[in-house]
Formats: sequence, structure tokens, C-alpha cells
Amino acid sequence: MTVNDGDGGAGPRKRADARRNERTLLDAAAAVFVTSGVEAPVRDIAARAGVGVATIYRHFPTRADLIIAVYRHQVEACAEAGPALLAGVASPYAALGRWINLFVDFLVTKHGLAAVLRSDEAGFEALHAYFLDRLVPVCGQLLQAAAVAGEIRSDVDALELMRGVGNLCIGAENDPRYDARRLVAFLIAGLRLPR
Amino acid sequence: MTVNDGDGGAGPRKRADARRNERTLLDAAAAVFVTSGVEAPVRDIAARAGVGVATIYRHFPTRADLIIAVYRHQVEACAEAGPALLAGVASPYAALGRWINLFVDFLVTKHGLAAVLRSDEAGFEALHAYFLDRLVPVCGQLLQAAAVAGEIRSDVDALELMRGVGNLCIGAENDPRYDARRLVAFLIAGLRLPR
DNA sequence: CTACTATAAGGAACACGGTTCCGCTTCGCA
DNA sequence: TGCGAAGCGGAACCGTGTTCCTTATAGTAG
Repeated sequence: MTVNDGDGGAGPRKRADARRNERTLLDAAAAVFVTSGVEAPVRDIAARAGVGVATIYRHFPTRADLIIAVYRHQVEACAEAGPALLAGVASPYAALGRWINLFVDFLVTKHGLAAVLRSDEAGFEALHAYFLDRLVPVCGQLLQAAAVAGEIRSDVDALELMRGVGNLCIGAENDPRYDARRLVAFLIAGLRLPR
Repeated sequence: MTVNDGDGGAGPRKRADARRNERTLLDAAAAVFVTSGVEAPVRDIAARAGVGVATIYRHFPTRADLIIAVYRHQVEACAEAGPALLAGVASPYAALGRWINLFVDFLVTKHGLAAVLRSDEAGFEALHAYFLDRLVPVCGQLLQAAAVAGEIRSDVDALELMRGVGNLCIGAENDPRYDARRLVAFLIAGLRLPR
């Protein structure tokens, strides 16, 4: 799943040129993702990095691995923002709303990521797993807090909600007629208990 | 866009074998769509129909044309159900909910249709256009009625809502952990005016 | 019934993107 | 400086959409 990235992993240290190529590839992938989306042809990324295609496969066996590596920092930041919001914002419901907004902003600014996130094609399980492992618990915590506070219904499943929000973000890039944030806000509003 | 299907169109009548093949192709496509989804390989559909691949392209220049032809009846039925529900159900909001359910049921039972409906790849504009032309006005009517009745907010755009609902249906086929209907219900509930 | 022509069919050929394989290069170390 | 192993590049392979060209056939006139 995760690659032996030079220092974090267990095995023997990789060669210097290999580590250098990995950095180069990450930068190239990030750049290409911005312009052509996360489903850009492997050859394009290789060309941008000035390496052969096999080098990509050697470092990132599946596209999911590459995507995860490129966005890991931002996903971590999003995950860590959950508890912080819960602690710092007036009501759990407000914290939930803010956190969901963070997630939506992240998704809609990553061209094609939302689409690939819900793809059921083989090879994306790792992406699925990573996002869900990292974010669903955070979402669950926020949901639970809001439910305990009596602000929303208590039968909402975090996984289901995350998938729904992710789906609503599909195709939201640069289309002025489709405002994913607005729709997500409706969805979250629909969780409120009638009062 | 639409094909000269034997009788409806304007041009001179097509040859008998051509019309026969068109029927055969529609049946084959419908069958293959059920088992392999609407993105099944062209060759599979051709093989099932016992024709060459070029025959498909001759009758249905783009995949969108084929999909439209296969599901036209059901889309029409859905469109016609809108006014009927509005006339026969107690409140406009209830009619809206029922109609949305019809639409969701249609989408989730057509393997991969929701995904392709929102695809931005070239060649699917026709599909987009057909669905939206046919269904958005109906949805708009229901929304307007519910808004006039004071049941929901009045700033909801039909196109946006339809796209949101369609997105929520993506990947809902045979996945017990994801209930598109439930999420759509939350979304619709989120349109209600606070009272 | 036969001959002719426009229409349509079939399948090979092409384009394109993901994936794998193999001979060559370069690193790291003694 | 020499050597083994790790790493590299790009050609080759495979599956799928799309087009082209040759052949077959429906429809019609004689």
C-alpha cells in the first residue's frame, strides 16, 4: 500500500537517485494533477518528471498510491482540524458544518479527485481505504457530538455521509452552474432534528 | 443526435435489414447494460447482437445515443409522472419527494448510468442534454409549486438539484452500505423552510 | 426472373492509454 | 577503481474506442 519512502519505512534505505526521483515524481504529479486532473495519462506525468514510465510504477504501484502520496499532507490536516473545531466552536453542529466545508473545499479544488474517490475500478481500493480510515472516524466524532447535543438525528452513519458529500463534489470544478457547497449545506441541514 | 429510426424521422425510410438491426442492437444493448453496466465494451454489445462494431456506430454514433434510445421510454414515463403526482398528491412537497424517489429508483437500477450522466467526457453532451431537457422542467414545476405553498425555500435551482440527486446516486448499485435514497431524502429535507 | 445500384454490413486496421519486460546505467561500497 | 545490486528508460504488449475499405444484400426497374 504505502511505499518505502526513503526514511519512514522499515526496509533498507533506498538509493539516493531513487529518493530524488520520488520527490521529482511527486512534484510532477502534483503539477499535472492541477492542469489535467488526477486521471492524467501516466506518460504525461513521466514526461513532466523527465523519467520513464516504469519508474512511476516502481515507486507508486497503483495510481491510488501516487494520489495518496500527493495529497497526504492535506488529508492529514483535514483530519486534525476535526477535533480542533469541536473544541473551539460554539456548537457541535457548527463544528460539523465547518469541517464538512473544509472537506468540500479540499475535494472541489482537486480536479477529478472526488470522481476517482468513489470509483469502483480495481486499483483504487487503497485510495478509498486511506480516505475513509483517516476521515470517517473524525466525521463520526463530530456527528456523535452533534447528536448527543440534540442538534441532529442520531441515526446518521459517518461513512454514508462522507460518501454522499464526496459524491456531491463530483464535477464541481469550474462549473458555475453547480455549487457543491450549497448542496452539501442542504444535505447537512437535512440532518437537523425537527424542533 | 437522434437517429433516423425507421418511422419517426424525416428522411427516406431505411432499409428493412437496417431497421431490424437497430431493434436487435437495442435489445442487445439493454441486456448487456444490465449485466455489465452502461459502459460495457462496444465489442460486447456487437457480439451479443451478432453484428460488427461498425454497425453500432452507424446506428448510434455515440454511446450517449445508444443509452438514450435504450432508456427513452423510462425517462418519458418519469417526466410524465411529475404533473400527475402534483395533481394527485396532497401537498406539493410530498409530490416532489415522491417524484425524486421515482428518479432515484430509475437511476440506481441502471448500472453505471448515474456516473455516466455526470461525466464530462466528450460524447456525453447528448445524454446530458436529453435528461436535462426532459426532466429539469418537471422538477422545476414541482419545486415552484412547493415553494409557492411555502413548504420549501424558493431559491432552489432545478438543474442544480437534479445534478445533486444524480450525483448522490452514483455507485449506489448493489452496495448495502450506501443508501442513496436515504441521502437524497436528507437533501430534500434540507430544502424545507425553518418553521 | 434477372441485373443494377445505393445502402448497409463486417472485420481488419488504427489510435491511445495502462502495464510489463529486458538490456543498460548508475550508485554505493570495498 | 572495480564490482554487484538497485534502479532506469523505453520498447513491447494488451484491451478498448473509432475509422476505413471491401464485400454482401435489399429494393427496384426492365
